[in-house]
This record gives sequence, C-alpha cells and structure tokens, in this order.
Amino acid sequence: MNKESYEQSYLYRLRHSAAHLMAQALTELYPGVKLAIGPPIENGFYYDVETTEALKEEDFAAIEKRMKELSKLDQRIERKVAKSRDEAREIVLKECTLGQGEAVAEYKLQLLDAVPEGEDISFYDQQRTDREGTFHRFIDLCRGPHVDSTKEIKHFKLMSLAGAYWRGDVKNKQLTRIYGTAFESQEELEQYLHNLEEARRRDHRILGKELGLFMFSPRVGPGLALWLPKGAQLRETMIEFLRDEQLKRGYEPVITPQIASIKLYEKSGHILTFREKMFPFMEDEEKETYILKPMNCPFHIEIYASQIRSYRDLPIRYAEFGTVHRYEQSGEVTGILRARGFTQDDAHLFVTPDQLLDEFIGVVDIMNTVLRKLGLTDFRARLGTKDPKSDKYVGHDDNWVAATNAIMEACDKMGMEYEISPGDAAFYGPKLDLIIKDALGRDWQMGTVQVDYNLPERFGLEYIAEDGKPHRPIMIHRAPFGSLERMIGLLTEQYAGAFPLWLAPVQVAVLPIADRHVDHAMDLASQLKGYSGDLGTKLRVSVDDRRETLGKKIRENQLQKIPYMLILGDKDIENGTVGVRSREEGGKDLGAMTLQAFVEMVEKEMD
RNA sequence: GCCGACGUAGCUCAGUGGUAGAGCAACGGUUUCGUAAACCGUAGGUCAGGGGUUCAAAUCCCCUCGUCGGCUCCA
Repeated sequence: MNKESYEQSYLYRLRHSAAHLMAQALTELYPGVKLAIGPPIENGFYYDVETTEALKEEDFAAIEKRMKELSKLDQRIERKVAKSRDEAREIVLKECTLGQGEAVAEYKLQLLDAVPEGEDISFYDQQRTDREGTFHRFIDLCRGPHVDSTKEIKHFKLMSLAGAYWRGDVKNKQLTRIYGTAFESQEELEQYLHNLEEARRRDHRILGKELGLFMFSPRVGPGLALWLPKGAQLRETMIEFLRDEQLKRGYEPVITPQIASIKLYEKSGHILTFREKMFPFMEDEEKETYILKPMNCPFHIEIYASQIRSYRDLPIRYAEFGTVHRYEQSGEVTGILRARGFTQDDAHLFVTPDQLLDEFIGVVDIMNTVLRKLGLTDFRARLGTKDPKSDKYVGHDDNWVAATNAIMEACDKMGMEYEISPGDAAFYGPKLDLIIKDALGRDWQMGTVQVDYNLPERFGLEYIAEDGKPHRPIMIHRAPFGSLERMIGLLTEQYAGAFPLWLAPVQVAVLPIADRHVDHAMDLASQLKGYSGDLGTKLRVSVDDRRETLGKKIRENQLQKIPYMLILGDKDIENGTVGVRSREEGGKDLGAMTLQAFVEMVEKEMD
C-alpha cells in the first residue's frame, strides 16, 4: 500500500482512533497529563504527552488493560465543528481537559492557534457511562477522520517509549512519546510482530557479526568500526569497482591527510557551521590547533588552488576514498549505518558554468550505474534545499538559487523525479540525495551530489578563461555510495548477507570430504585463485580442511552465505570433477562438473 | 545530548535475595565420512565497571561505561 492510499484507508483511521483511545486511558490513569499530538504513522500511531511522573514501559500493561475496557464500552466517536475560534477555545479549556482547565491545555491551545484561518476546527468526542455508573468521556481537538466507535479498536499493542521534543525542536520541552500499533485483526497484529522479529535477523549488526564483516570494541570507542578480513575484502571489492568506473570517466585519484590545521577549517567555514560535529581539537607544542577531518572538500580545494588553472584544464575531478570522523551524538550511533569514523567515496569536480549541467548529469549517471550494479532499486531522490529560517549556511542567496536551479534543471533533463526537502542542504550548497530504507524501515541518506558556489568563493578559487581573465569555478561534491560503511550496512540488510557473487567476500568454498582429499583441494583452490594452472580466473576461495563431517561443513558454509561450495571426494578425483552446490534455494546440488565448466558458469554469472 | 529498555562463558540464552547453569564454539581423544550439526571428555565467568543496602546481592538502590528503540542531528 502506498502512502496516499494508506492515508485514505480504514486502517489509518483505526490507528488514529487507537491513539485517541490510548489518550483517554492516559487521562483516566494519570490525572493532570498534558496531551500534545497523537497521529497515525507508517506502522501504527503515537501520542506525545507530558506527565507529572515519568512513564515506564512496565506501565504499558495497565494502560492497555484500560484501553481494552474503554474499547468495550462501545463509545460512539462523533465529529463536532466549532462555530468560531472562541468557541473552540472554550471547548479545549472546558471539555477537552475534563474540568482541569488551563493546567493541562497548554499544548492543545498552541495547536488550536496553529489551525489555519478558514479551516474547520473540529473535535472528536467519545463518551459512555459504564455498568458501575462511571461516566467516561474523551474529546480531542483533531482533524480526523476516525472510526465510528471505540469498539472497533480491538487488536493493538503499545510498543515503546521515547522522548520527543514538542514540535520537533530541541529548544522546546521534551515530551514522552508512546508508540503503539493497531490492526484490523489479531492475525495481522501477530504477523506484524513476527515480521519485526524477521527484520531483526537481517539487521546488519547481527549479520556483520555472524558473517565476520566488522566489529566494535568499547576499548576502541563507540562508532569506530574494526573491519574484519571478510568485511575488508567487501570494501576492497567495492572500491575497486568504483575506482575503475571513475577512471573511465576522467577522475584522478588524490590522497589527503587525516588532520589539518584549524586555519583550513576557518577558511572553509566548518568552524562556523560544523563545529559541534567535529572531534575535540588538538593543540601541538607551538600552540597550533589541528582538527581531525570531518570532510574531504577543503583538502581537494587546496590542491586545486595550488596552481593557476586554465579553462582548458577544466573540468578537474579529484577522487578520494577519504576517511572522515564526525562526533555523532552518543544516541545517534547505529552500527556502521551511522558511525563516527567512515570512508566516503568522495570526489570534487571543479567546473566552468558552461560545464555544470553536463558534469552534474555525468555524476547522476555514475550514481545510476552504481545502483544498478549493486542491485538497489528501491530508493527515492531528495533535493535538500536551504532552510530560509536557519543561519547554519554560508554564502549569498544568489549562489543558492543558481545552484538549486542547476540541480532541478539537470533532474528535469534526465527525467529524474525528486521531492524537495527544505533544510536538508549541506552548509555550502543544495544537494540531491538518494534515500534508501533499512531492514527496520528507517530512511538513510546514501549517495549525494551537491552543487557549490560558496566554497570556491570562500577560497577565492579561479581559472583563467578564454578572455584571459580570472573566473570562478563551480564545485560539485559527490559520493555515489555515500560512505562505504553505510552502503555495506545497507547492502548486508538488502541481501540478508547473501551478497551477489561479484561482491561476496568468499565466492567459493572447497570442501574436501576426508583428509586424503585436502592436498587436492588446496591445489584446486590455488587454480581458482589464479595462482596456478590456466583457468583464467581469479576467484576468492577458501578451503574447509577441518576434520569435520561433510554435513557440518556444508551447514556452516551455507550459513556463511558462500555462493558456491565445491565438494571433493574419491569419485571426483577419479573423474576429474567437483560436486557443485549453490547457496540458492536453501542449497541446491548442481551435480558433478569439471573445474573448467564451473569457472565458465561463475564467470558468466558475474558478467 | 535527551527519553525509555537492556548488559550473565567467545556466541545465543536460562537463572527474582541463600553454593553461577545449558547449547554451540574452543581444547584433548576416537571417527575419515558424498550434500544443513559424528561421539566421549576437558577447560572456560570480578554476572559490564564502581559504590551502597543486607547476615547474605547476578538478583534491590545509586553512579559511570557500553548496546538497543525513539527524539534531535546526519554519509
């Protein structure tokens, strides 16, 4: 179901009503609770509240119990429209607060003020007297729509608690957000919970450990990954792929240091706009301050600026797999999807205004090539623009407008659809980002292209044009993966660890059946690796020479998601064949074939 | 950083105030095996760290660190 049809659906209304039912239970159980907002969301609903005492997850059982009781009362949910803003205010203060007045109406009054002029101000009212004669009522300022009766809300579960800033602003008070979910049937609810469990098994942090890709150590520090041999191989493979692709397209590799004097960052504007994301500064004995690099761009700019550049030299495309460190807040670190140290597949293009459009299109093309190769199809593009209200940007508005227009023009020309997201620009310019969901449905920004008029200006970059006069180049910042860490984390989840053959850290496992087959297995592996023989291939091969049963070796290599196993016993040695097993379909026996035939098969698969 | 949850052997987990456990992995031995876990044995723990309550703490309380779900922020 897509977003639009979901928002029109009964399920969406049901969840919205479930949020109200939860709020009703909360007002009864916690007198004095201040209600803020409670919308339906992608997989359920939440309500933000302010309570006098901190809520705990152990309170959920009591809240759910009361919700069930209130549901059974069969309260009719009725829509009421206030005749005027004043009347609406009266309802909020007198009825919504159930006599507690202004003390609990704080957020609702603010929401009322935010209802645009001319729009209906509606309330949803649910009430009933129970068998003991107690009157229950809940009326809430709300656009709706809702279901007809609380009786319809039967299959729900409270999921988690979180702090959430009022109106999403850190400067505001932090409220308590209660997340829940609701479905039309018990089966669907259980299916959803089951799917959550399944998604957890695809989590890159779990697979990363099981498959030996990467690890973290508290002695190294949060968000600082240690890459294990298989994970490092994966990185090398991805780097090799992209490096070739870039060389083909006229990129030139450069290499720059991990730290630089603070002067570089004063010039770039990082100190003004990026400081809180940088690791603590270092000071040497001469009192020079150094900074661990959070971005590669100023370094590439220094290389550009080191010589007089002619328009004949442009475009210049400097590429670097540049490792950067950013001091992410402690609660924000998420495995390798959000780390404190990560490597960008970075490049900076210095172009003339005439070249901008073509170069931008060239970058989008390389991104498409990358996505296709990696098999990522489920992504969306987002144009991050400047938030006019924020002061976290550098440069003149004219530059911003020109850069934003350039991106839109290029996208239109390529027929690329995108959504505009104000406030998601980089501090120096607007950007086009690719957004992909992880196993748990969270959005992550992956590849990015950014058009930048501002850093060239700050650094006074020039090239000599045909007219013999200095002109200012435009920069394109771009990273098709985004970062190796995030991309590998995401790919791990997309493929549930079963990487495509070209990417798999170990492509082939050779399994000798008994000790007497080990020498032969070693020889075979050496040929497949291209170290001996004339198979004309270079595969990544392991030999499982442990003294274990064949069944066990197969099981463990299958769990390691190794694409092919070659089983080697007396029959094979006699016939000059190997028994080939594919990891597909839970392990498929492809029968005996010659090594040559096997190599032809895998080479074809990798084309 | 903030709100909530969690932290027991290398891994997955059991153990709710009274002598720290299991499976897998490791190690030693036996087995040499044809498509998803051979058999027997051995060893392994400051119960994340620190402080407190108690005759007694893995278990209750406080602090710190780390991890997880969110918020904010981001490749």
